[in-house]
Amino acid sequence: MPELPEVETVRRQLEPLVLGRRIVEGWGHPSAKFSSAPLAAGPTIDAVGRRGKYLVLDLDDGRQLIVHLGMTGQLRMRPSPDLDPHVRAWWVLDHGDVLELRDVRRFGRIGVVQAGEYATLPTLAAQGPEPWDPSLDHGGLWTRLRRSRARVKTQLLSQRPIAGVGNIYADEALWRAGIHPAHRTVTHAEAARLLVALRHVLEQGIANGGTTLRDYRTVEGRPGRNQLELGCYGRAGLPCGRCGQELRRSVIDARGTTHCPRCQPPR
DNA sequence: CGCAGCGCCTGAAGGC
DNA sequence: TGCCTTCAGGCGCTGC
Repeated sequence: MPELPEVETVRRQLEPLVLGRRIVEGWGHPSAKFSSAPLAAGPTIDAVGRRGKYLVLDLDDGRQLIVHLGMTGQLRMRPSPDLDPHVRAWWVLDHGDVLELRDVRRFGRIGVVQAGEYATLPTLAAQGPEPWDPSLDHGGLWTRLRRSRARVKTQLLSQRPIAGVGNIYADEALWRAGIHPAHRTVTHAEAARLLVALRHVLEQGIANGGTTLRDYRTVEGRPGRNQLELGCYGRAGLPCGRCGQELRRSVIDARGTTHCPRCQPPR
């Protein structure tokens, strides 16, 4: 499931392949999530950016091509279109290469919008700062978390306190910070530990080229390596690497969750 | 306005 | 072996 580190890995690999290239033609699956892909045809790609889990390609006509990878989305470059039935959109670039979005479960999404106008992508519009935003400190994270009484893990997954965190990195960060995922409030000290932990696990994820549990692939078609470094997510029944207690699986607001009962005690 | 609940999707895994 | 059921989950939408 592509979260910030996976999308950033894709962004870095995609940038040299598409920057300065003109989009000649496009096609999108008829579903509303992908059907706007052809609207991106015409302009040249000015910049390859990212906000949270959203890939943002600036076009030189003042618009942006937004790609969200959902659960199973993969971007790749091909010398020509292929017959893979799971390709949901493609764009022919001016040298003839094809940028393809493959997305088995169709949880991904494409938008072609005027730059910065994200009314059709409400989560993008409402999401919090990038994790490394220099104006974000632990007091700011504490304030943002205090705006809602939802469980801290659910808040992180909402993208509103901070952008780009999904199920894997939420479990990892809460584990490292020693915060029970079902808590509805955090102390200033906990917010400080959580911000450090979030930055750490996201940086580590990027350094390892993302986490591949099943579907995620880089633009080069390779899996990431961060799954080898996870300390908590997906490790229920195994001993906690910090205290030895058996990690426990539960369901929090319909999301599978792993935590350590000793390092992350309930209040 | 906040938020819980639901639907979207399909392959994998488990039960029988 | 094969059929059926269940599960996974980010996000948009609806309705309270």
